[in-house]
Amino acid sequence: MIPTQTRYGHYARILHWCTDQAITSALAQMELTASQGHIMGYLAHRDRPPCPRDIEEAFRMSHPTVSGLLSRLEKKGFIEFRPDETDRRIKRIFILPKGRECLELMHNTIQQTEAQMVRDFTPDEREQFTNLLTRAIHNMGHSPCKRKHKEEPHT
Amino acid sequence: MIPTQTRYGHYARILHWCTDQAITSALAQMELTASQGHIMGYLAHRDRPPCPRDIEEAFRMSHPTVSGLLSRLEKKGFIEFRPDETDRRIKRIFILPKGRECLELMHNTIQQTEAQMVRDFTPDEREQFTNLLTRAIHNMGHSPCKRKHKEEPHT
DNA sequence: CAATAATTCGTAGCTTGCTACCTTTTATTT
DNA sequence: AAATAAAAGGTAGCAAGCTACGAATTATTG
Repeated sequence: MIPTQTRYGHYARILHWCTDQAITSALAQMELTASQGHIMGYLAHRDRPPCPRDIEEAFRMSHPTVSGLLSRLEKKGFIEFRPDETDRRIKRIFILPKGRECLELMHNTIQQTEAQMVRDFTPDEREQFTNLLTRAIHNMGHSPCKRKHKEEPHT
Repeated sequence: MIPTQTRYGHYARILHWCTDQAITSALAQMELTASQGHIMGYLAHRDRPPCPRDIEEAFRMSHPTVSGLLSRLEKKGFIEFRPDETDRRIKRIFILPKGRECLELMHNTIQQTEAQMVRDFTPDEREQFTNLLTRAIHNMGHSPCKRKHKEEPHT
């Protein structure tokens, strides 16, 4: 039998889809999509306001994708941009009050979704799951950071 | 520390992204995208020409998504549609000669990509990986088939 | 210091995914 | 048989991902 799809790749796709659906429906009340919610969460846990480039690396997304997400967040009043003091190429991203409101919901939603996904896993299995996933990603030669710049990796 | 992303969900996203990239670059010579390639593979291993609805279920995609993919494949001469003999709602999908040409490349690419992903896994680990992925998907309440129609599930 | 590199970000244009709403055809119910 | 429900598919319009190209700014190098 000729395989017509990837096996693990297909599972990964479905699993991400499930996660995305769960988060999407939970965040709908905030007028936020799952992708936008993840960005808000990322912004919240940074001590220094990040720039679009930081998000590209953290989420492994192209810069036009990030640009689109941020401009939609800006238009909806969740964030605003201010130019960097010393480097005029850089836009710093600041969370506005409306943006703060979604963070707790985001946190709870993520906790619930992740817990549901591995609800019948033993602690060993959870650890093994993380282990196998990260090794698989590593095997695909995924080296996210090409930047010489200073930037701690996103966990 | 407030989690700002899903853990497993994020890994699933990255892993799917890696797979997709690998297949995309391999199929570029055929003027095929990864999604289109998967559809061609699916079509090839069906004995009876399927209809768009079958693809929706096999890939868990909405019907407008499938419709767009198929119309692009048709426009490029990989497939053609013919109306079903007995049910005029249904369009049957037929592979054209140009479509046959991509199947071997598709097969090889999938084999290579999957092998690379788990290249340092022991047989036990590979089995465990599949086990954990499918259980996680099941835990998310993913029940693909809602149709009363006769249709064997896609593996 | 001047020329070149690299970095950051913008825009255009595409594919792929979705929801919502519509039409046509077939199946079911009354 | 007529009315209703269900199924298949179309289209519009959006979000989110990509590549390719360009502009402005900063860093590096000759």
